[in-house]
Amino acid sequence: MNLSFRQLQTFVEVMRTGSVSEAGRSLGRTQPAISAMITNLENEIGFLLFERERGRLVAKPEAHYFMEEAEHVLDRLTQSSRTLREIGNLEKGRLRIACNPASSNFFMPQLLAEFLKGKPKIEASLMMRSSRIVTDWIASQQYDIGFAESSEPRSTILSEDFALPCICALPKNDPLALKPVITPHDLDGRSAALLYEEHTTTIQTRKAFQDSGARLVKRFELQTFLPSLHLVEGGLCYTICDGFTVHSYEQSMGSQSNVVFKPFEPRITLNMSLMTPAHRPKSIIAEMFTAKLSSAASALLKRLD
Amino acid sequence: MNLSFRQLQTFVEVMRTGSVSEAGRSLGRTQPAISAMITNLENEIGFLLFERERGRLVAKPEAHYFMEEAEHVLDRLTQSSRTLREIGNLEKGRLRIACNPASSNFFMPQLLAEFLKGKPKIEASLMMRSSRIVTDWIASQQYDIGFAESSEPRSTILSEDFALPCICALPKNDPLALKPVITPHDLDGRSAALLYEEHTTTIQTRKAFQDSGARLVKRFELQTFLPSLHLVEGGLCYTICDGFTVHSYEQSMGSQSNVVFKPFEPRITLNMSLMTPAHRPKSIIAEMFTAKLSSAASALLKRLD
DNA sequence: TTGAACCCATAGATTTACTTTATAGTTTTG
DNA sequence: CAAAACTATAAAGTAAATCTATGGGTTCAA
Repeated sequence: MNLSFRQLQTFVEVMRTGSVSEAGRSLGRTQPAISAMITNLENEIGFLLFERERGRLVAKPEAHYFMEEAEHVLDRLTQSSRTLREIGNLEKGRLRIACNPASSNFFMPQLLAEFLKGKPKIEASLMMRSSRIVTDWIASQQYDIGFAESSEPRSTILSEDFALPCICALPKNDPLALKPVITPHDLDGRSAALLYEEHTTTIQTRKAFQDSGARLVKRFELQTFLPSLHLVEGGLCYTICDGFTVHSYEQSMGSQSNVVFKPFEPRITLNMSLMTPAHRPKSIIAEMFTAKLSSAASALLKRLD
Repeated sequence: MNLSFRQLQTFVEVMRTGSVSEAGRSLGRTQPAISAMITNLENEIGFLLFERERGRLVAKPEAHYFMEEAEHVLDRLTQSSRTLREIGNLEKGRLRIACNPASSNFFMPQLLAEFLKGKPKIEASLMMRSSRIVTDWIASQQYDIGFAESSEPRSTILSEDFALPCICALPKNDPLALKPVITPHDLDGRSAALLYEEHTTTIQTRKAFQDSGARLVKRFELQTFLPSLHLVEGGLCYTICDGFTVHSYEQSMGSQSNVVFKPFEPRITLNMSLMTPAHRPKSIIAEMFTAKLSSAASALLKRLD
């Protein structure tokens, strides 16, 4: 016995309408088509579902019994159809994103919020972790999308890289704020806020000062750049921070900020990677978000230049 | 979007086996057939379920999601198929039977037990009620099969009638037990056990005695004949009882009974009807049991003659 | 009671969906 | 590097479902 969707649908409609002709009209098929299909169904299952009384069909008790089951099956099927349609329309899905602290303040949540607007059925998670952990999570396929500082390339990770220039933050009333570009020489001997020594920005900054023979004075050491900007606000130091932190600060302070951002030469770059698991297909929703993230990162890159 | 079971089945098999070729082998179809059907499915739902990587199919996350749903649908469908097969094999169904007291002692329950042997999934109910109530229950379609004393024909009831002769029960050591046939004259003036006055057997018995000028002495009045046989056993009376009671008594006592049964002339008949609702199709199982009941009643009729 | 308007079933032609065979391009494997 | 996997596509064939046409039965109302 090999029931088909068509058979069930036809049977259910005949039961509902109570007649072959009416079912045909309702299903947009002709009466003989329905008649033949019911006859066929009966032959297949081996017993009659209807009695033919005075030219009409009368459902036997077995038909009522079968009706319940058929409706269940069809209900599940239409539900599946709807689910598929929702997936196709990007209305449904799951998105697991991990990002580093710098991008987690404003950049990623804003992007995600915008992406999820009008998609209430999408189940999204956004986790903030150190770049190393984010990278591990992508390699182990625990997350769909990772955005963090670049590390050594791995075969288990597909990544798109962005070299974001770091920007010098100064108090608004600082004389240097009038210069179009800041150099180590300009900052010679002034108090700086830096990240921990192992961080790429710290290493690059030290090298830049060393190369130009300027003195780097570390007055503050922090985990992330964002708090340092409040120190800059207070005129306590300058800092050379990443573009995400600039973005976050501008977003949170609006225009009444007491900090100005200036390009720094030589260039100190923060290499960010947009990572996805290499050996697993991406979901459609993940592909869409990856594209959006990629273009947002490019836009930020352009703006920082 | 119009999903078919074929598509679901094919998809599920591809997911399970992980390859188009293997799915084809497992389903007894060729590889191109599977390939085409998957492609078709993808076109229909509007997005890719698999990525084609290095000539292989790799399921996308959406495919895993869809897989669960598809399996659910298919499970329900196979369950429906099994249910239908069980119904067809008379292994499953519902049977609501109502019968009168006389047939409810042994006749009907034995018949039903025999019928249900090896059919554990059939849900059967057997109710004993007065013949009038049994008849009403059939007319109102509350029961599938009724077996009771005949009443006026009704358009709402289909019935098959059986005219069962009543049999005279006498103590084994009674001199009359040697006669092949008992008549009212034989029983003139002896103590009898009868049912209530309105019962057809009482009316017919009275008439028979009156017509032959014999005296009918009612010593016991009962609701049913079965207890009267114990009175006969004790030599307290005779009775002229229906065939079901004879059947019940013989079944319960075996051969060591102290009662003998003899034909009675003129014939006193109990009209029994096998009834089914007229305006509702019968279930297959009900049809089968009706047939069995009919032949059992005929057999009893033959045996009583 | 007769005709119109329903109903359902069947037959033959046609269309559609699916399958197979045949073939070619890849990738993996020994 | 050849053999043996794999998948995709095209063309041809097949099976299933459909339509049109038709006929027989029932119901209802004139």
